[in-house]
Amino acid sequence: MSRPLDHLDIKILRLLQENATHSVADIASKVGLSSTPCWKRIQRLQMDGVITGRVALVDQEKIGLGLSVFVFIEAGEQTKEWQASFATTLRGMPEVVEVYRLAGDYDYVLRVVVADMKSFDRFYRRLIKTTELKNVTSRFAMEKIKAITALPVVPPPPQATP
Amino acid sequence: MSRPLDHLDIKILRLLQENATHSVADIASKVGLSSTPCWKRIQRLQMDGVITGRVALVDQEKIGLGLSVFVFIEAGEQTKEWQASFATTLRGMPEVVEVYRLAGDYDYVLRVVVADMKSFDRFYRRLIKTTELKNVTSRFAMEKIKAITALPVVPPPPQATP
DNA sequence: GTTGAAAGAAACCGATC
DNA sequence: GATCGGTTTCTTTCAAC
Repeated sequence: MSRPLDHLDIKILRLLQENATHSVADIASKVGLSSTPCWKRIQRLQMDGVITGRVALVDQEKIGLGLSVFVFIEAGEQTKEWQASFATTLRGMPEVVEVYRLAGDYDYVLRVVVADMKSFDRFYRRLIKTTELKNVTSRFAMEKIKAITALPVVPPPPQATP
Repeated sequence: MSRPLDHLDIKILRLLQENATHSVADIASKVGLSSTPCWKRIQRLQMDGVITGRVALVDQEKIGLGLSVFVFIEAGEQTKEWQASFATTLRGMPEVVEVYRLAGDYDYVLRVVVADMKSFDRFYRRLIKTTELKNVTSRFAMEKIKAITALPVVPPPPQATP
């Protein structure tokens, strides 16, 4: 990270995380800057990898993917190789949209997005066939209460100056 | 939904979900269409609410949010009112980026994004102070293996025509 | 940081085949 | 659906302050 974010960067990130269709001039006026420096800041945020991309979001229901399932998994083995191979497998499965390795009694959580129970069953069979797993528990989402892509950008805590 | 998605819509959605910075002309040539009809399809997908927005994605680590925590919750009460009030509370908390109501032994999963353990503790105290909860279990993410916003757009299964 | 300007690219939208 | 054309808006860059 080349430079810590200042207040203006934070404002820019908040706006772009909510809506990336605004023009640079729009954003500039909202953060209280003129277009040129605002454009340069956005460029820099992209070059620095703070902004990783711009994407369109799609309504899950509207494309027929009515079911979200959280799958909790205990690893088959506790080795680096097993972990790497499992990660590769999951990255190749498009219905798996989130995977975190956890501390605690489960090793992994997945969020899986499918059309219905039948599709999930097909996914599930494919998953357990591909990899040796010790335990798999699936919990079905009844309702999506909240799902945002905007992260809470906050100023970094003041550094102690020794 | 006014019209089912055809193969071209699906291709467009796949491209825009990966990268929304492509020009219409780009997308058009990739899906094998000319600009105008491609532009009209994108407009329609937006009007129909299939595309819900375009956002910038931000690197969680780069803005100092090093910790993701999954919080599992058993509801304090099983009433509509409790559910609604709990949902409102969570929607007002920016560090809570995902909330699903689940079937099974836990009623809710949250994904919470914070800078560190200290910040999480502050969040946790705020959460349990605000709402009466029967049980709260926090599981910490050690590693983000995968997190994509692109949903697996698939053609709808052929309808039975009776 | 600011303003202003200017080239090129895109979005937008109608008309026509 | 394709192609054309034209208006408008935005991006991007470069000056000068």
